[in-house]
Amino acid sequence: MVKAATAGGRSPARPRLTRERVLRAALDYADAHGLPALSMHKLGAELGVKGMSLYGYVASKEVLLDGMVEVMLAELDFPPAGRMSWPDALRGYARSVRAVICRHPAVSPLLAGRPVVPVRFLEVLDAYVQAMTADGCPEDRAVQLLRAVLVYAQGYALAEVSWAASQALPEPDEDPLRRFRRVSALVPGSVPDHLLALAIRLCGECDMDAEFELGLDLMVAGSESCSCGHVCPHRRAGT
Amino acid sequence: MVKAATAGGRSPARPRLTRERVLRAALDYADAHGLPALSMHKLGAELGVKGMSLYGYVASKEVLLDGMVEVMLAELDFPPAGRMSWPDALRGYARSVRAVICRHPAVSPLLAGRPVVPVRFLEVLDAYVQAMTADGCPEDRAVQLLRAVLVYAQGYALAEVSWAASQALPEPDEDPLRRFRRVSALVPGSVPDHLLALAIRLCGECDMDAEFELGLDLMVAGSESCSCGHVCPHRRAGT
DNA sequence: ACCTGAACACCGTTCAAGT
DNA sequence: ACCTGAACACCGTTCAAGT
Repeated sequence: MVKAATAGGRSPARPRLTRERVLRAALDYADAHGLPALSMHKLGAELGVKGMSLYGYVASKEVLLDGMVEVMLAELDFPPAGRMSWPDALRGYARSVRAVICRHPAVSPLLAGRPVVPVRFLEVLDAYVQAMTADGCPEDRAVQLLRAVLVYAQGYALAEVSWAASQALPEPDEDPLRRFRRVSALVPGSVPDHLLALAIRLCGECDMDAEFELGLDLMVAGSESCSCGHVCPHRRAGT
Repeated sequence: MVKAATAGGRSPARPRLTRERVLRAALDYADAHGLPALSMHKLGAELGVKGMSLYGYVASKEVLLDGMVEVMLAELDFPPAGRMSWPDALRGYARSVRAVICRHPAVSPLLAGRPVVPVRFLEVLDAYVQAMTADGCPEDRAVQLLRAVLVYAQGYALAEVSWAASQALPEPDEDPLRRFRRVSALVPGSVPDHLLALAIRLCGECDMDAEFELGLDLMVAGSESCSCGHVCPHRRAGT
């Protein structure tokens, strides 16, 4: 609603239009109003411009959407400085992938079917590969494990975001009846009792943080024990 | 192009319009022409009808898209009859989730951000829960593991499909130079050599079948060893 | 150099009217 | 009961024209 902070004047110190600013604005707009609400016309208006002007910065809406994914993925954090065990590196990478996606729930569905690989993404991945090899993990193995964990974290975050959007996920202090009603709104009314109960157990009463860590623990434990099966997965601390 | 098998006559035995037929046609159309090409007008034409007629069967395009996901997920296979070990059940479930998604590459991106839970989906999940408990796995643990594996398989298939669409994945017999050119088309030209090499290792020379099984093996090995860490993950056969 | 008006084809959707 | 013509608001995109 509020268009300009300064009243009455001309352009309120509009900070110059650039490709980066257009992409940022698109990301913010989609996060705020939902992806379907994003149109070139409205994004133009948001930037104080007429909509077709945007074609000076992005070749098409398709390219705009790619750029939004690019900006989102470029928010990936580098691993913390200092040495870390390779299982901790795996965990750190997975957590930071999940965090970035969950920060942009409305935009995250674009990740599927839009294979954008920003430089920053590769830089971060490379830093994790190095962290793992520095701890003695062979490089090929590191890439393999990071790929598996990336895919898991991305899949998990996408499911999580879409469950959250449909209010499938539990709220802090919620009685069972309310939980029941939430989840039964998601499945057809004709569903038998035991399947409704299963749906509730699948997502209706699931602690997403804990279950994310559980799946991650499985993969880490599997990769610690797997090359020959002799290492107890609880050897290392985790978290 | 070909509209009617019978030439000249009136409506060529059009088999009655129903919600199911509309959804099927939408799925087929999107798989054939891509999701962006799907419009109510064109889908109507495909069905020998005028486009707005579809609103008698689906309330809106949004509902149509939900229905397409529903139809896709309803293709999930039940586990084979007979007993199986619970690790094999986990593997079977993951593989069949991946298979369904890979069968509909153009439609699969809809899975993200569209939390549809068809009855059939719950029935299949329930069947796997039962297969696992029949092999001695506690029921809560079964749900937990199946959820982790579901999310992994879905995330993997979505990544796979989008990499395939952008021709990031390797072809059968391909010389390294060609692989190099394929992948470098995906990343900005400014990317340094070692990051391009990393991108190639990430998806450009990755055997998706093998890497899927690898991630799955990690989770299975982790879940076999994890409750107390004493079981060798190679105790069971796999495949 | 950057923005806009006018215009285009196409889209989702409604509704009164046809058969 | 099922389909359609006509119409609407909105969308992506182009391009010649403005400043």
